[in-house]
Amino acid sequence: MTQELRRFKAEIFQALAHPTRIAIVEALRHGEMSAGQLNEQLGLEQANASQHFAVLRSKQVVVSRKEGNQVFYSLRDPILLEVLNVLKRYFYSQLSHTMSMLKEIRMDKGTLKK
Amino acid sequence: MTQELRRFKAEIFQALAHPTRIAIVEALRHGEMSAGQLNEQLGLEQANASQHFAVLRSKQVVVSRKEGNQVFYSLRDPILLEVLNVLKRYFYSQLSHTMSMLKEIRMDKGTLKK
DNA sequence: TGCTAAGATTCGAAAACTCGAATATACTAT
DNA sequence: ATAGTATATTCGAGTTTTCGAATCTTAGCA
Repeated sequence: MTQELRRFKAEIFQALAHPTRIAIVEALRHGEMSAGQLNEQLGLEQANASQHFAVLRSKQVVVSRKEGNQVFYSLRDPILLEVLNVLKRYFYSQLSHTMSMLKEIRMDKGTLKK
Repeated sequence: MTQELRRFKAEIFQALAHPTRIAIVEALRHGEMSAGQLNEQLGLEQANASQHFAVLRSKQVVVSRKEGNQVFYSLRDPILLEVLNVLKRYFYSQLSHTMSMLKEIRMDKGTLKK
């Protein structure tokens, strides 16, 4: 089961392992949107976007609902937004880490120049 | 920048998008371990494991430290464990969702058979 | 019945990933 | 120096992803 759980997690990560798909998930943060709206807002090619939707659907990250001519997507479980938020924190902590490293390097250079 | 952030997130997800690498990260939950310990505990081939270590290193998920003959790995930032924990919750919520769906289906079949 | 708009699917090529086998590197001990 | 142990890297084959182009499919409308 723990093996199974890891496979499951890996699949979710896989589903999110593309900037475009992350953009889609983030765009759905506040509720459902139609495929067309997403394409326009994110500046995506129709076919390409549809392929990314398919990936997200197949991994159950989003669900779709048909209304007349169009298809509306929404997050299946908003808990995934938490994942993205944690990563944002991670990003900034990495960033500040990197920046303080850069600062140190600059300071070293400074002392050397003296 | 938001574009950059998405690329960054995608890279992290990519790094975690493999059951073996998830296993490695989880094994490092309680602190550093040598490559050999990891290989043994997780039952990995030496070369394959080393390749996965390289991926995790390149995406800055783990850091390594050399001590004599061996190399010790540890998580660069334990915040990533939170990501995995959130996903575990997600997994179980999906699971119970699926199971209640199955139950419904069984109930339908039951009524039909009657 | 045709026409159009919204999406999905299929196809082929290029790129990226994954694995085991072989080889290389770095230490340690003899 | 030589041998052995721990780990990394390279290589080649097989698989998967990604993309744009072209082609469906479906719903709404004249």
